[in-house]
Amino acid sequence: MRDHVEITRMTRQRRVIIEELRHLDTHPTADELYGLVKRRVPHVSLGTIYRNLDALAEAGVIRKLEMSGMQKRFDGNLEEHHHVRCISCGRVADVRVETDRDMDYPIMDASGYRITGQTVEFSGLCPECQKEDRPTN
Amino acid sequence: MRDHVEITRMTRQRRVIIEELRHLDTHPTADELYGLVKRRVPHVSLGTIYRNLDALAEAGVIRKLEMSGMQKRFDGNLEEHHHVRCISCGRVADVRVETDRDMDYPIMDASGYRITGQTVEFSGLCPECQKEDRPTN
DNA sequence: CTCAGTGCAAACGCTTTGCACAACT
DNA sequence: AGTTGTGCAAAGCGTTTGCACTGAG
Repeated sequence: MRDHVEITRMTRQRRVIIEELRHLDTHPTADELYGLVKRRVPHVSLGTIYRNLDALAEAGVIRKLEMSGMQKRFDGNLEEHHHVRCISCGRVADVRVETDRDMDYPIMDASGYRITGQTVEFSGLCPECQKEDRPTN
Repeated sequence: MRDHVEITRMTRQRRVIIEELRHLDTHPTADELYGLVKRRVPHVSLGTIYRNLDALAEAGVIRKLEMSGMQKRFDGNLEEHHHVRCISCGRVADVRVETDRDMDYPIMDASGYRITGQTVEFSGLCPECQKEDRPTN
């Protein structure tokens, strides 16, 4: 589970992508990141963003968040943590839960699956959307 | 949170979709269901499948599973339960966990989100893929 | 010098939608 | 009869990919 692929060359594009991601806690989507990287490397292409995000995620340098039924988001923070998604605007934030309790899920379920991992995804209303106080939308 | 939209007309397509879904525990994707429904309603279209699945999910008759980075799957079982996804073949099964513990997550997180829900998604190897014993794939 | 990485644009896979017609109620 | 639902095909959207070129090592 820790058999990461190596990153061989460090291109300008790649470095900038990593830097932008490290300086953000907003879990940007590929195209949001594209916008940011483009400011510093104007000729960059969206394909390059995607290719690098995949490579970096496989190398374990960043994390790919594949959340329910949404565009993928990327996280420069490698520490173990969960996420909340705003049900109104889609924004994603980190959740720090005191979770030793996360480990006491069954290793083998009745269904015969050998369970190897679990993700907890919270949903709720972000501070901004609470203000606008549209009850659910 | 229980403000379901009403289903007004019961067409043949709609009835067959519900029936197929109720008789399955395999959480089919829209196109798998399309294949099944087509056997009984040969002229059905994929667009109709999608439109009905959305309508039925909104009406609370079925559940839409929006799992991490995959095609959506649909579940005729409305009881509260979690799912395991096979990391090898993508198959999805139900998990019954004794979860009163699910409720004791924080209502309000430090990030300022008002947390209203949570989903736990397990990953693992299904029985079939354990046999083929490709360690991860 | 070499080959991994890039830009560009086209293709892809899943899902949604516009339109004219069909069929529940 | 009236209007919701349908089939079909086209469009949409995020993501991936083929190709010739570029640049890191």
